[in-house]
Amino acid sequence: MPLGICKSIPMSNESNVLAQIQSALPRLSKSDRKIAEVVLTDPEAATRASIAHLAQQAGVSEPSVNRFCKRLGATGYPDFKIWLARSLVSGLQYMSQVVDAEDTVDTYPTKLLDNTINALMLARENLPAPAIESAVGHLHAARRIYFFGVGTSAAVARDAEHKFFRFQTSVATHTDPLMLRMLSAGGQADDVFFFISHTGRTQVIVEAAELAATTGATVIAMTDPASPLADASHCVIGLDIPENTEDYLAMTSRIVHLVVIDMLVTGVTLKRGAEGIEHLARMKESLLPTRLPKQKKRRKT
Amino acid sequence: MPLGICKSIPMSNESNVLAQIQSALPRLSKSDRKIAEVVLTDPEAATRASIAHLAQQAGVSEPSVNRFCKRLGATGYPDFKIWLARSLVSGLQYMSQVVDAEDTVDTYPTKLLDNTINALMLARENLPAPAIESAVGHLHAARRIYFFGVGTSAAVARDAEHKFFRFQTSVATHTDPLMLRMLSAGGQADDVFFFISHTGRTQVIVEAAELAATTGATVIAMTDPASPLADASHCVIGLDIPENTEDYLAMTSRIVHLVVIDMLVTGVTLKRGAEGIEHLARMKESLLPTRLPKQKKRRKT
DNA sequence: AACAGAATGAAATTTAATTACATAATTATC
DNA sequence: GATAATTATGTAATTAAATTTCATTCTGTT
Repeated sequence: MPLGICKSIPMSNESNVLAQIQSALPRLSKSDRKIAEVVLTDPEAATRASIAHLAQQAGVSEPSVNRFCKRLGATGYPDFKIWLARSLVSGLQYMSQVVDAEDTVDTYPTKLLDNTINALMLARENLPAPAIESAVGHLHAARRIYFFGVGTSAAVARDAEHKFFRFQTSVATHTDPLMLRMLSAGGQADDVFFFISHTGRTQVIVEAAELAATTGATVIAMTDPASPLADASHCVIGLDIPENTEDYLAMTSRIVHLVVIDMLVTGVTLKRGAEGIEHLARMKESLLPTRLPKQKKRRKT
Repeated sequence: MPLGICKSIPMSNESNVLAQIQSALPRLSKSDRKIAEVVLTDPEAATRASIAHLAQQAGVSEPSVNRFCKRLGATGYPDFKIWLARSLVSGLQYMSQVVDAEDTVDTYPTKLLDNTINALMLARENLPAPAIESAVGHLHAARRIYFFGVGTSAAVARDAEHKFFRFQTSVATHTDPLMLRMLSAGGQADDVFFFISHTGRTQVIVEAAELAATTGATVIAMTDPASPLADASHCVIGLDIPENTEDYLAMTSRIVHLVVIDMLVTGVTLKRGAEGIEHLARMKESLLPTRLPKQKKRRKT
């Protein structure tokens, strides 16, 4: 058997070099293995080292390191370092992090931000584009829109109301259970009832949705797709939001919900075309007198 | 004032270079900005380019690129590329993207998400930890808390109210300008007035803050640090939020604000210690009867 | 033991990045 | 509004780094 097994290390030219090296390790030649071990032991350091330094660390010559890189599919040593760096993701923690009693002001803000960013990245991967499109269609055609959410979702509903209010459509939000029932029961064909609930199992909301669905109005829900609320709705914007610990009340789901609201507003605006955009510009202008003039001052923190 | 504003771009030697560049963008010199734009537009490509290529792309000289890298804290161009590679997360667009009439349901949702994620990453880099700590201290010690915000920020205030309501502290939100004035004028030593405004130039809010500040109550503001509202406040949570186009009403700032609210809630909870956590658990339990039981159903989208 | 075949390293070469210096642009001060 | 000081930028020279070439050593096979 010829020795030449090491001629090339198969390499999906995407991502994780470290995993590739790891799996190729047993098949490597003596000096290649020495290099691999140095890299695996401290990849972070390897990204900063020069080829000379790494060669010395591994006890091999510089060309060996170069060849090693090429066998992995890189064009050369600097390119290899980039690959390495990319599989070493900085800062951002991808695991959902739980805040605990040991956390300080230097740690928990970052944890919360990371969790939120992760939730958004997840949403980015699993965007329910068809549902959004359909919801946009309904909202655009609606004569009247109700945004219903209670608890944390009340703020989301309020935000949606504020955004959609700027269109000519009549729009309302309520949190009072009785109002919800009454309004839902009185739904008409041109009405859209938009329910917001992370769990989709809040009784008041589910009941209202079921009521509204019997009236001929359109029922949209932004919620867990596997929930009673989803079952009661005509159009479900289902979002995969990682179980949010809720231990300390932080709710990443409402953030994702708000961004979805932005999407819906944007969608409707685009559907309304030029005149819609003009109308928004007028709205925006009308707010100018409520603001004090801009003036540069020194920063105060 | 000497010109030397660009001498160095402050850089937490951790993580996200792209966010750093983004936040430094307005403060950069002409050629630095050209380089920054090329890098932000296609960071992926930048990691593969040679200094000569990047310089040509940006229409500047090679030493300019080198200096740019050093100002960011890297030891040179190759080192900068490593940093860049490390802050590259799958697919994300780092340039703030504007939604236009050509966008479809396949493009604008991602744009909005990317803008939001970027805003959060930026906030992550420039966290005003001291301000957060101080705000947490005040909120913890407060006998009564008012969250004031109008327009988009009303939803944020509402959310904050909902979160802080779960503590024993008395908490209220209002949007009525007259209520704002009256309550602000009646501030007492143990009261905290918490104002939320992206611009910090909304008249009603600024006036209320100025009123509140004369009463001996503590005035906290979450706003642009270079604004009248910031000037009127005792404690400013200043956030670097990229100019939000606002063309289509999407407001990334409110998302960042909400996450900061999460931080404050978390901070106060931690400060309250074991008994605080217990109290929250009881609160959470009290909500259980309002929910329908969990049951697995098939997804509906 | 001798001969392939590959693996490795030394030296030369090439390429890329950096420094030093000169010039242009900018802003503050008079 | 002009001028001096400071900073920003580009050209050319230099240095550092990575790569290629080629000779040598090792490994396994006949």
